[in-house]
Amino acid sequence: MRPKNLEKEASIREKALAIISEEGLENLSMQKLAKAAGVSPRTIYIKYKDKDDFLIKLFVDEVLSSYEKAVLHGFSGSMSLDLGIKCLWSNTWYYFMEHREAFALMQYGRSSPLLNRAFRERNIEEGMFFRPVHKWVATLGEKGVIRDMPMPAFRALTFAPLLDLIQEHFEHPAVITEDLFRTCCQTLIKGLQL
Amino acid sequence: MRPKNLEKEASIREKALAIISEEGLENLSMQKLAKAAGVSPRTIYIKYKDKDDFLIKLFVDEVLSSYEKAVLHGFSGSMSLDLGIKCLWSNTWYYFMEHREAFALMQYGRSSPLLNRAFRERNIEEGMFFRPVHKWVATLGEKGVIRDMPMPAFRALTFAPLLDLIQEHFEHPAVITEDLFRTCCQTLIKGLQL
DNA sequence: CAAATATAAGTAAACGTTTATTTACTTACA
DNA sequence: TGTAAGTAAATAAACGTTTACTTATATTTG
Repeated sequence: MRPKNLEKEASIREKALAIISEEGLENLSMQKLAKAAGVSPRTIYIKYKDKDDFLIKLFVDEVLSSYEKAVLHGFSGSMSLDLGIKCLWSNTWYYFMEHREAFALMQYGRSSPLLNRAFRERNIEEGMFFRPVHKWVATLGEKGVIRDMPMPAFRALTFAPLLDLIQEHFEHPAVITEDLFRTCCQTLIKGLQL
Repeated sequence: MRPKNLEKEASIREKALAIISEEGLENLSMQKLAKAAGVSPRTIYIKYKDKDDFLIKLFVDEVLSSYEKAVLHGFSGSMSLDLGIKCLWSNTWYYFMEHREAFALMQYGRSSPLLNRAFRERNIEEGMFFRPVHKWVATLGEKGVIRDMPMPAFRALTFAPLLDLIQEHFEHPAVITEDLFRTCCQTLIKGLQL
């Protein structure tokens, strides 16, 4: 039996992220992708049932999982508010500095119904990768360090500006410097603190 | 000369927003739109050069302009930080509560390269609709009420969590209540204040 | 230990469908 | 009656996916 060429599989994923990053998800076609990756269209269908299956797996396995793993690096539920937020923010920042191609697809996770559904289903089924953060937020609430609030609200306050800053940094690196990024992080922490 | 039927034009725009809201931008086709609006495909091309032209004008004229007008309702550059942020936040909240169909396309403005480009060009060409806010932020910075920061950073801190909360509200109205929304607004204000 | 074989990986070209857009024609009113 | 608004149907190109075939190698056989 002919063994599968892992380089080709990787090339398909990489080129897909590149096309989405440069031309947008709406301009990614299977034929264009196959050409860019240097494979026949059929090769993509060996591993993936159809285009939706491919996009969902690219989004979940390649972008979400990878990011979620990175964001919790060094994070502990016993951290102070200050340290915890700084940890989550800088992990996110450095992750996307090194995985810029993943960022565009990450952002489509908000708008595209296909990816948004995948994101929500995953959050339920996987028992939520962010559980450590969830517990941490609950503990900080009980201790009176921050206000008690549901996770979606915490996520909106904490991660929405973070992702926006990263997007702005990619478009105007001179405006959104790492220094400014840190200042914004301080601003957030100050607001959360009771 | 036969006069143009304004109801048809309105129907095209409304149905487009509805399809984008329910099925996503990637599932909006000109033929599907024409059918939904009860017109011939050709009718859309009377007013719009092509699909891109239609989407950009829908985004800019129907969603962005309309939102930008609403968000500044009652806003004044002489407001305190507290009053100003509350004004911007509640204007945004109520606008999207009454224009839910516009929200999905607004979010695509972040990810879709076509719309993102339109957004940025507009911000430059139109001399920025948000100029009052821009001036207000600068003044607050000079007065030492908030830290001096470039507009993109202020926008990320102020509007990104706001839009995220609204999206969450649409998906889980019981979790993100108007009350929680106000609490989050207070959190933001506290953070910004020096 | 090499040659033969089985089989999944992979390709080029094609499939039918859908796409954006246009053509050729009709309609309604200033 | 002139003219732009509007329609139904057609266009070519692009789409996702499949068909019919070839290739490479792990395993089996002589």
